[in-house]
This record gives sequence, C-alpha cells and structure tokens, in this order.
Amino acid sequence: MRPTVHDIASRAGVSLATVDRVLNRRPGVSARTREKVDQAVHELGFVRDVAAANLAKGRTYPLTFIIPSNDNSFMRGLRVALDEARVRAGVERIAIRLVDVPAFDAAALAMALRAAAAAEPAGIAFVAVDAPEVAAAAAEIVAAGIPLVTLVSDLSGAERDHYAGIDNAAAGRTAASLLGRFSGGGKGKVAVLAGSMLVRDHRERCEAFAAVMAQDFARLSVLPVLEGRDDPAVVEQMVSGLFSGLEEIVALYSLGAGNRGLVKALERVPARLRPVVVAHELTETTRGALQAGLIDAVLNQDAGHEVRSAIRVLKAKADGLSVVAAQERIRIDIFLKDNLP
Amino acid sequence: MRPTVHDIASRAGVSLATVDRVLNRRPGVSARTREKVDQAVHELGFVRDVAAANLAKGRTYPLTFIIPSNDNSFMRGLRVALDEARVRAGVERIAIRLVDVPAFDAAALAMALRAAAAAEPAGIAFVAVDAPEVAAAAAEIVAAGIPLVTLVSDLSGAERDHYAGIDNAAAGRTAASLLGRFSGGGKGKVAVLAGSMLVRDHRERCEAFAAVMAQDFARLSVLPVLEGRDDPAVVEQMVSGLFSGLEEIVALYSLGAGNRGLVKALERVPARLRPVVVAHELTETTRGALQAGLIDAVLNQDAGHEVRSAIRVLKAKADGLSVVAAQERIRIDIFLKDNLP
DNA sequence: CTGTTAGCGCCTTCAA
DNA sequence: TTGAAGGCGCTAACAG
Repeated sequence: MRPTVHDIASRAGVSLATVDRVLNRRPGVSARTREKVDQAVHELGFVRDVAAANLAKGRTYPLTFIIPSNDNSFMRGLRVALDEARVRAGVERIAIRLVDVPAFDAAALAMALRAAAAAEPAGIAFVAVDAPEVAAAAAEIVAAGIPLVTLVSDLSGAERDHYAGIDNAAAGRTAASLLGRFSGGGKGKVAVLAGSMLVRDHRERCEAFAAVMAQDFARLSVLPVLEGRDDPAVVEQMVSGLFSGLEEIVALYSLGAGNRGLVKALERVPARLRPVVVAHELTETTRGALQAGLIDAVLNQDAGHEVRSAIRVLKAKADGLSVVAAQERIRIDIFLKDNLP
Repeated sequence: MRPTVHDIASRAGVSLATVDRVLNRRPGVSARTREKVDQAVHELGFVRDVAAANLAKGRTYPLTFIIPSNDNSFMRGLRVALDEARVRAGVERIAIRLVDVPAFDAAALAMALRAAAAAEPAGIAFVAVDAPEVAAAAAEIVAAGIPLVTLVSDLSGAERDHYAGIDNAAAGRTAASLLGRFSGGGKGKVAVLAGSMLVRDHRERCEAFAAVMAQDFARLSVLPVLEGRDDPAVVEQMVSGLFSGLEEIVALYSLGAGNRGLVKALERVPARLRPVVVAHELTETTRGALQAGLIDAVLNQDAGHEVRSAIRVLKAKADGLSVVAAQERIRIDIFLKDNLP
C-alpha cells in the first residue's frame, strides 16, 4: 500500500494539517518541523495522490488557448481538437478558454498573452509568433509562475515551459529527401511556398529544406521562397504564375497552409508537366490531392495530439509533476496515398 | 457544477446508498425505484466521477500482459515499455502482471489466456497468434466480461475489444511505394524478407506489398519471399546469397525482425550494387544503417504508445467508459535519416 | 506555529 | 428493499 498523509504525520510526529502545509509549501511551519516532515516523506517514498487532492480542493484547471484567427484547415482542425477536449473537460477537471488573435501579429499576441495571464489561469498555451515583444510577454508569464506552452510554432529562447509541436527542421529535411528521391535523377527547379517567414516553424522548415537540397540534391536548384500568407487565393495565383513561366519546375514544397489554392492550380497544370509535390497538413484538400496523385506526400502534425499533449503538460506543470517525455513528443506523420488513416 | 450523487438522491427522493446500488447495477432495488433513479441520472446528465469512485473503492486495476518470449529488439522494447508503465503504476492505480509464452505457439497462448483470466484481472492484453484455439480462448474471456486487447498482432474475427497495433496492410503498401519511387525508373528484381508467413502481421504486410508492386511498379519484379525466422544469422546468410547471385536486385523489403543480419550482409555489398532498402522497427541497428545509408527508410511502431494505449483502453473498458478513438490509433512512423528522433 | 474537524464525491458495511 | 453512517487521501477553515 502506498503511504498516505497519515503515515507521514505519525512518522513525523505532527498533525495532518502540518503535513499538508509542508507538502503544499504553505507558510507557517518552523524550519525544524518542515525538516521532520520532509524526512518522513523521503523515507516513506510518499507521493501525493493527485486525484484525491483535486477532489478535496474541488479543483478545476482553467486553461487558456490563444489561437490565430486564421481561416485555414489546419487552424480549424486545431479548434475542432479544442472542442473535443472541451467535451471531456468535466472528467478531466479542466475549463478551456479560447482566445483569438490576428494571425502573424506579434503586438496583438503579446497583448493577448498579458490579458490571459491577468486572469490567472492554471496554464496558457499559444501559437507563437517569434518576435521580441512576444518573448517579453512570455517571460513575464513564466516569471509569474504560470505554466506556459507553445503550440505548433515555437518561440526562440527559453521563455516557455514546453513546446507542443513537431521538429520543423526535421520536417523540412524530410520533405527535401522525399522530393529529391521522388523526382528521379534529372535536373530542374524546385519551388518553395511558405506562409510567412515571420513564424518560426515556416522559417525552420524552409532553411532545413534548402540545406538538404543543397547538400544531397545539387542537381535541383531551389527557387526563391514565395510567401502566400497561408491564403488559398494568394497561393493559387502564385502557383499558377510558376507554371505559366518558362522555367521547368520539377518539384514543389508547400510548407505552409492554403493548400486549397495550391491544388486548384495544380489541377490546371498539364499532366506531363506536373511536379513532384510535398505539402504539409492532412486536410480534406490534401487527402484528395494525395489520392488523385496531385500531391505525392503530406507531412502532418496531429492537432488532436498537440492539444491533448499541451493539456497534459499544463496540468502536470500546474501540479509540479513531471511528464512522460516520449509521450509528449509530437511526431511528424508522413502520409502517402497508401497509408491514409 | 457537475451533478453529484447527492443531487440524484434528492431528485429521485431516495438515499445515497440506493443511488449507488442503481449506478453500479447491484441487486436489491425495486424496479420502480431503479427507474426513478435512472430518470434523475438522465435528466441531470449525471456522470460519475471515476477518480472519486476509485478513491472510495481503493481500487487498483490488475492488468495482465501476455508477451512472447522472443528475443528480438522489438519484443525487448515492448518489455521496456511495460517496465516504464510499471513505474507509473502507483499513480495510475494499475498493477501490471507480465506473462511469458513461447513464441508462435497457439496452444500455449490459449492456455496462458485461460490461466490469466482465472485470476480475474481488470483486463488482459496479449500479442495474438492467429489461430482457432486462441480465438476460442479469447471468446471465452470476452464472454466472461473481462476487457481484452490484442497487442501488435491481431486476431481474426471480433473476439476482442480492441487492437493496439498498426495497420499492417497499410505498412506493406507504404513500403512498396517508397521502394518503388526511391529506386528510380529502371527495371530489376525486388527481394522480400519475412520472419514467418505463419504470423498474421507479416502475411498482411507481404500481401499488401506485393499488390502495390504489381499495380504501380510493374517494371520491378518481386522475388519469392524469403523466411528468415527473425533470426539474424539466418537472415545474414540469405541476404548474402541474394547478392552473390547473378540477378540484379535493386530493392529489398525486410518486413520482419533480425535486421542485424541484414545490415551485416548489406555492409559487404559493393556500394554500386546496393539496393534500396526498407525495413521495419527502429532499433539501434536500423538507426545506424539509416544514418550510414544502408537502409533508406524504416517503418516503425512505437511500443511505448502501444502499451500506453492498451492500458488506457483496458481501464476505460473496465469502467465502461468510451475511449478517444483518434488517440488510440497506433501510427506507422516512417523514418528517413532526416527525421530520426 | 500547530492541531482539530469537517468535508470533496463516491462506496460499503451494518441496521432497519 | 431501503437508509444512515463512516471512510478513501487530501485540503481548508477555524481554533488554540
């Protein structure tokens, strides 16, 4: 049987209340008493029963998620995942508050972060824009002792407790290898399509992609990055432009969102000119394109996993507990037409 | 605030004990009373607090895992994952019992299943051998109301509550696509290396692989399957044999274990003759070979995820709760040298 | 600074 | 067939 507070109390020769005060680092205990209790905890290998504690406290964890009000499939998927988490909110003793911010707007995000922190939630998760003012706000929050997790896109520096998202450099490298090996042995141009170089995940994917292309596939030359702001209409125009030009584009890496526009444009490219395409995020659009042979591989991050992971981590941090690291690593799913779920 | 048993009791005009009896389907309640309580539960949308219930019951979930005593890296990894789960056993209120059975032995497995069930655990997870006597034992267990989950390899028919493992047909198809596309446009032979065609997961991978090769890559011809019994020494000899012959082998799919032998043999193949290789399971061996360029892609199933998933599902079933389906889907990880964790 | 006591939501004797 | 009372492990008033 696991030891309980009673065991600690009698072992240390104090009352339950005192044990509780020590366990929860509340003031009003003499150094000597504190020591006795700590000793007993240590000797007995006591681990407090979080479920019982929560029951006694009637505790719920108010969590705030700050998400860009970007209308693309991935962000919508993220919202769906949050809604699903809300369904289980009662059982998991969490209460999720969703805050929208304009996309790619560092100032707005910093403000939203401060506003969220003012409500003193048990934890905050946010999609980072990698800018100094955001980092400053994040640092304040961490300093205030509120658990803070970046979601999908990370923040440079260490001003957060955890990052719930994929390794974007690995994603970029993987995209490069797949594109390079899928595109046969010939020469040609490779187009790269991003949302915005202001977000760290896009920048990291892009840089890693370019590095591997240069190193392993020198026969392919990478064209300057196009920024489509994750907007389908913009993306469509850009891609159409690419294929009406004279350059021979043999491959295309779409590392951002807005793939609806990409697919529309690809559909109009004559079959014999169609490039090898790797895109990000499995949505209705990319799934269809994969099956139709317009896209060759999709790299995906599972928004549901990211949300659940962020929640687990925030709760654990709030309780001062450690997490199962392997469980919280967000994997890069690689989908071909053959392994669609 | 969520409704509690008190709310139900007063709403139904009965005592707490009666509510409890109804909630837990214990006898000794008149039909009319039962109905009143059910009604109140329904009207108030009552969901019982499992944590509080477990606290009151002092409940732990005794879970039995039946694992083949097969000495390959993957099974060792499975054991490690179980040990890690044991570390958190206290917090999660589980007690894991590990039972070994001879590998590929249906009779022994069926016996082990019955023995495990006799101890009346809260749930059983096992690596299935796909045979009628196993299915019979499984059916008995399910009929006895003990939650039952297959792990890694599934059982034909529906005699289990859940399968915690990957879609092996999808894995085979994916391997085929990767091999086909990585191997350029030329003709040639493709070797397939399995452990044993008697195991369902190997059979499924193999058949799906062959189907896609025939359909999408007719220029490549698949050689008869070699069965290496997951034994490194046997595998090494077979692969060496392959490459000392006159046939031009451009690709190789290793869908079983024993990759230590495969890699050893590959190291001796002259660089210009090296085939495109796809293997299963990320181990020290395959990781090294991936980095060295001897293996081009590794398909992996995460033993840790499988174990954690099996535990979550068994607990949920034991409590009569539903699971988050998407969370319990075991993914096929695809690793290139670029996205190694 | 420390201890007593009464719960949190649920389950389980023991009586009626 | 029903109910009252006590307790699971922990926390939080409220007294000393």
